[in-house]
Amino acid sequence: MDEEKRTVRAVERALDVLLCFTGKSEWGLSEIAGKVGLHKSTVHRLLATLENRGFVIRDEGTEKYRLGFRILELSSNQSRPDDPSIVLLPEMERLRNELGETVSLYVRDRTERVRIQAVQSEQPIRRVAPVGARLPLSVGASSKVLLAFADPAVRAEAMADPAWPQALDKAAYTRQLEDIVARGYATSFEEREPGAAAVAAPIVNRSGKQVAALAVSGPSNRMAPEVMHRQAPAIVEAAKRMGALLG
Amino acid sequence: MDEEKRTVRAVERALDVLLCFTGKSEWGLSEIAGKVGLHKSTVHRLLATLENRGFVIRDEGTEKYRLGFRILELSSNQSRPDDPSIVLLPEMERLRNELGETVSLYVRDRTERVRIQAVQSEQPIRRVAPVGARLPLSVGASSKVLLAFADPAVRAEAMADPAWPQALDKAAYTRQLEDIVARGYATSFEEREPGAAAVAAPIVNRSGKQVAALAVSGPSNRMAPEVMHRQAPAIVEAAKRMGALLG
DNA sequence: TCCCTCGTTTCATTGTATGAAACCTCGTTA
DNA sequence: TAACGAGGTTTCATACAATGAAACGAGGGA
Repeated sequence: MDEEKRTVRAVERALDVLLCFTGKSEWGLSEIAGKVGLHKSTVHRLLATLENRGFVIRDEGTEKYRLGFRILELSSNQSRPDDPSIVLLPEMERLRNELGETVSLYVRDRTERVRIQAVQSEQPIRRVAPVGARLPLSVGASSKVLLAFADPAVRAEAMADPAWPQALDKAAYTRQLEDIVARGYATSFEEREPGAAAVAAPIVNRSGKQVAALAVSGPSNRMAPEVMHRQAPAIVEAAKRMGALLG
Repeated sequence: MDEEKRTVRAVERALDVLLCFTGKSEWGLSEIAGKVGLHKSTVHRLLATLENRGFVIRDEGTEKYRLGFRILELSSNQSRPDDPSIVLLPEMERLRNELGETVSLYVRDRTERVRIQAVQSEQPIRRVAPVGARLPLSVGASSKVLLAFADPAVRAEAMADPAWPQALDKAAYTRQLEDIVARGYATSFEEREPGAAAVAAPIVNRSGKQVAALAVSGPSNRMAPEVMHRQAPAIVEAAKRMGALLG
């Protein structure tokens, strides 16, 4: 375990403090210290530094810490003209209108996946998909697509990750991925989320590299397996068109 | 100048590196080193740390650095149920529909202001207002509202800031702020942005504290001074209703 | 081929991040 | 009212972790 020594401890700790704010938006100092396992005084100094640069602010009133506007600033300037999450939006809306279900766009980030864009269904009962969500790369139709069409090295890295569910039979899983490559899309039925089902297809850019997964998801009672297979061609086609838009 | 010594240098530097990514999304290592004035090897270590935690990634192909998805994740989970930028959205849309111009929501962040929400006009010629933009707290209708209805201490801090434009006559500016308090709203005509004009009103929560500024802005040829004064009552009223929604 | 630029790695040195402890400042309880 | 406890803040000696000079490697123009 002589791993990466070329990293700055104080910065790592500060980023860990920042990461506390995913999921819970208001933290007290001692609370954070407990969570990240550091001394109060250390966390105090880190928070002062983060506050200094506008990455966190203190709620006047509760006196607790929350994220500052620097985060918003960074995330909004992140999008470039060729940002997939912008370029692909019209096609995603088209697909949502055609199928009436929520459409999501996922990219792989190391051994997880992140929903970088979503267009919500307008039905009264619908799948709600918040942008920015970080999900496991093992279960769910999108996960399987992201792995099936990835380099073998990526696949191996994901399956070797400590977060990989040991319960999954790797041989059977790999076979499933082969099927998905052959078929061109993946489905999942109450696999990650009870009551939800999804169909996903790969988005491959003009250079032939997979850059994202396109998923349509909804309540499982509207998306029985045969329904999903009927929807699949439209999704695969949409994904193809999207890929053609990307460098 | 014995200022704050209670902050962590390495973390400050890392955050400065992160802040490079506002405005320009792709950076090489040496480029960043030049910008922040640090040694290549130091920046290299900082970037490795940021990359480790997913705050930056390296574009495969260009090999340059850009923001990672952790930023998206943080910014999306930032919104709480009582987040003004969500709660006030319906009322902002109503106002946009009533006046047909772009509606923005600003909060003060130290000696600047940040656009935390916007609803775009649907006219062919329109003011485009990106969320997350950080603007000076001196010029523009929203700036004047944010200062006019703030504590005197806040006002003083902003005007003492090195970024404050020395060209502005402070006495005249202060008098203008008094007028704005008396009238209840502010206007600006090609003040910050050539060709743009705006009306802004304060959003004051139920405790009587100003929490944001509501602004309507558009091309200056559609928003002559007399037009703005005609629009003002609707904007002031909308801002009042919004304030009533906030703790 | 030779530069020149850019990124990576090493390493001695020092300065700086660290955490224990003491110190505040509230709000709560006896 | 006083005593308490649970936050948060500040101080300080010490060790060790961040630093930047320098050397190295890798492309890619010229």
